[in-house]
Amino acid sequence: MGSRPNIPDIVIGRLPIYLRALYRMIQEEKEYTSSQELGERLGISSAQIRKDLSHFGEFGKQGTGYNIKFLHEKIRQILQVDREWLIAVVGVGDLGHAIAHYRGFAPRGFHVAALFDSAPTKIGEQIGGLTVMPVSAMKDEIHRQKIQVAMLSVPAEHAQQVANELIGAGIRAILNYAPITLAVPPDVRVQYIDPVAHLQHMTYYLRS
Amino acid sequence: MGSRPNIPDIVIGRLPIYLRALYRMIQEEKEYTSSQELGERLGISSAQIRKDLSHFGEFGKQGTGYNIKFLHEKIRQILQVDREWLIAVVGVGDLGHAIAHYRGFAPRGFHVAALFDSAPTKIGEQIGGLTVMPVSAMKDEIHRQKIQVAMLSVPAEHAQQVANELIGAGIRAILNYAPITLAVPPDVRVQYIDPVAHLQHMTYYLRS
DNA sequence: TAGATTGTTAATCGATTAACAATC
DNA sequence: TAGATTGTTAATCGATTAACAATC
Repeated sequence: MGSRPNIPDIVIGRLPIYLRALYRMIQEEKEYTSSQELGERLGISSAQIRKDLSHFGEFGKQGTGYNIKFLHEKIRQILQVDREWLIAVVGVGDLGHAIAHYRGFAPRGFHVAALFDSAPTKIGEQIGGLTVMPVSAMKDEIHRQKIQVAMLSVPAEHAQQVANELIGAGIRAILNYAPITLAVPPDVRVQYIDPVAHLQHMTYYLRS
Repeated sequence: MGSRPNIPDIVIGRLPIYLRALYRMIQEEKEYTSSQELGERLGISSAQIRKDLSHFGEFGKQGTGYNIKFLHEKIRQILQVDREWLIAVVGVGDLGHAIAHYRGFAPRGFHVAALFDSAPTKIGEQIGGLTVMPVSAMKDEIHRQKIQVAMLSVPAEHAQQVANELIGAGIRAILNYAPITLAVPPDVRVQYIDPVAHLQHMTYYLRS
């Protein structure tokens, strides 16, 4: 694949936001939009949107703006979400159950393909059409299915250990739900989901 | 309350990360840490940690660093999470169920105090000790319990509408799980949780 | 054509980092 | 005391924005 050097990570992080808004516009059956309109919806300046997109090519037309479906497809290609990714979920407690049942992944190109847990009571359980497998089978199963992405929903105490095993199994992208920062090699991407951190961020401002 | 002018939002956003790491250190029964050690754990420079903290006061000692419990407590105070916040959850589909059942909120100071949905089949349902109430009762209940924070887990199509009602009921902090950017007045804080956006951010880098 | 909006350059703004005196 | 580490200043780096020629 042609490498794309040098594009700031913060720009990459905004592309999914653009994608989300464009998807909404498709649902609204709009055909064209402008950097200004998109910016207003997202609370982002129009200049920033144009600058961000300019890293990847020229997708608009002076005077008329952007064809929504076209731009949507282009951003999908850039992010590589114009195809399906297989996902392993490790840890099927409350949270893992919810992830396994969540219907929002599939329509956006992510397919939960395997569930793992270490507790003997959980192994063999059927969740959303999948059978929970032991963590000891993780490496083989990840290779067998060619799974490339993992979601980590084990308790914080075990997260680093499990992350190490995932990385050993070839995983290079981890969505971590455990409230702990993971130490990983530089070629492994980690994103964090910690609702409590977001809540704490907001309570700071709740002063009268 | 004394207003704290001028502190960059990006700094506020890092405080929960520091809190998380300090909490882990408390569990590990460490007593002191340094900006360097903390930075190494978090992948952040020591200078940034010291700079961030310096916005709020002087919490360390030259030569010895920071008393972990003390700094933890100070950051809790700054973020106002040294007390309990009541939370309303709107939308009890898959996701709302998971939120209502999730045990990770309470130990970190957030208490799910009310559940709302608009579907007649859901109203009256018992989830995690709470009874699902109709959205029409939202305003009264939020006032009655003095709830200040809401989590939004309704479908994207309804999210803006429900957000408007929450704001009308006096809510000024919304954790939005719907994959849509909300339009809100400037005195209302919104944070977003969109796992798919995080996944899409990572797949960009999965090129060989 | 006139109006609108792009892509891009240069200026501005703000965040991060390096360095160090102060001091535990 | 010697060594370590803070809090802070100034320098650097990078991201955002304003402005505009190009052009649909």
